[in-house]
Amino acid sequence: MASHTVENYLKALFALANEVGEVGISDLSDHLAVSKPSVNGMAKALQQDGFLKYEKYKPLKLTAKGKKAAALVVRKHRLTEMFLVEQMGFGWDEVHDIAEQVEHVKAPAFFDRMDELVGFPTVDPHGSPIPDAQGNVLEIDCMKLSECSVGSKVSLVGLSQSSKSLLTFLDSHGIALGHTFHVRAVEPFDGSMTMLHKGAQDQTFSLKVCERLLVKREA
Amino acid sequence: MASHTVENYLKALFALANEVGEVGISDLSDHLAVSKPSVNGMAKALQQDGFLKYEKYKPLKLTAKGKKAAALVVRKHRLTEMFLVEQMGFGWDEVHDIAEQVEHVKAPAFFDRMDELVGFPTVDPHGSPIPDAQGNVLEIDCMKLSECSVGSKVSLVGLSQSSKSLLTFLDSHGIALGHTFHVRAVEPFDGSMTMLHKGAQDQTFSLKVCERLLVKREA
DNA sequence: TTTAATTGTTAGGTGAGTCTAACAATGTAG
DNA sequence: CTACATTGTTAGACTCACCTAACAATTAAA
Ligand SMILES: [Mn+2]
Ligand SMILES: [Mn+2]
Ligand SMILES: [Mn+2]
Ligand SMILES: [Mn+2]
Repeated sequence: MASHTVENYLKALFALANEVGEVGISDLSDHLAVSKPSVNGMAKALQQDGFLKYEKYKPLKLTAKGKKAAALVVRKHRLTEMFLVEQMGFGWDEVHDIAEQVEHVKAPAFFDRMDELVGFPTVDPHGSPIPDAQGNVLEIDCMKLSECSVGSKVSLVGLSQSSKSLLTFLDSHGIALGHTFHVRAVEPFDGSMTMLHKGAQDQTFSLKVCERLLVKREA
Repeated sequence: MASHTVENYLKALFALANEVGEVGISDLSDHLAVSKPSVNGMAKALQQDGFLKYEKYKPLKLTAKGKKAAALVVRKHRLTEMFLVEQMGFGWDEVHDIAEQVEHVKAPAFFDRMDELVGFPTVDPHGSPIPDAQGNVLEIDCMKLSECSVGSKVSLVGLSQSSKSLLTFLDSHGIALGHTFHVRAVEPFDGSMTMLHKGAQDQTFSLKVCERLLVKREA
């Protein structure tokens, strides 16, 4: 079994690949807050174990084995988050740090039971997809709210890089997954957008915020 | 915060002290399946951190700080076991190994929530007391069933050294915590005992079993 | 296209936690 | 009281994961 540390590297590799395509030593170094030589060394070790394809000065690429292993850690992480919210009453802004630790527990039955108790969910509390038990990830079709034009009617399905500060910001504005937005105006100067939220009241958000809200066109 | 490893040493020290009084390097070595030199080294390290009083060739003794730290790990372990049984539907014979890992999660809120959800229990699924948040352990008053004489009417309140095999043995004989036993006969030859179980049917158990059943005299 | 910034690599070391082999102290039995 | 068995200690080494300092390669800017 992969160590705690290796699992975290795999998860980071997996997440970065889905965010920025090419993953370099420095990206991982930043993401994990670990020095570049450490990452370099680990890259060689992961290659040795067949999780990674590594060539000097070239971007890091997970192998099929690496992708599957990573997806299974992500699965444990997201199932845990779901369980913490649905069964234990935590807020969506409180669960990530706990899941970051619980994801390393080696006890398949534990996660299977969570899965069952929360009704075999396909997305976590932040709208991110939960890989299945074979490590397959279902891509959810969505776009950034910032890419929507005036007049679009959309609903919030997920977040890109959900951070605690984003989550509490959304909480304080009464925004949650599933809510609908009707784009009323886009400010050409700074890209801030004004939307009719839940068919009730107008709210204006900066481009920074709108870039991180993933939405789906309403039927 | 104490590492995963240190927490396991503390817990072992604590458990052994309550079982055999004097704890030597070899006891720990056996209990943790780690070589004696390793234990010796760790003993020095724990002393350095004030968890242990260590003098060459003398028995190991937890300090007040060590006892408290150990009790808090035991607390996390037993709350987890309780949660796994009560909220997640696991059997009492399935929870120890999972709890052995979950107990190392650093997230007080996680365990506080478990505590709340299972109604602030004072004993775990095997009848062992759950230390409070300050690390105080409540001694439960009980005796070994093997020490009871013919005619005693008792109820099962706990187990000494509950192992998976003991738990499944008890399961297969329909025995659970709280059940009552009426001692009918004690075989002088091998110490096996015949009891009326739950006022229903007679069962005979070996001394080995009866030594591990902790009971309380019925009112 | 030469220069500068970024990115990646090597070399050399540290600390935690483990091991084995060898030896010393302690306790028990004859 | 000596002999043997048990228990504890030291020395030396290993792996994993990390670090800093120095240097090399690549990429971007001037
Ligand atoms: Mn998360
Ligand atoms: Mn993690
Ligand atoms: Mn247990
Ligand atoms: Mn443990």
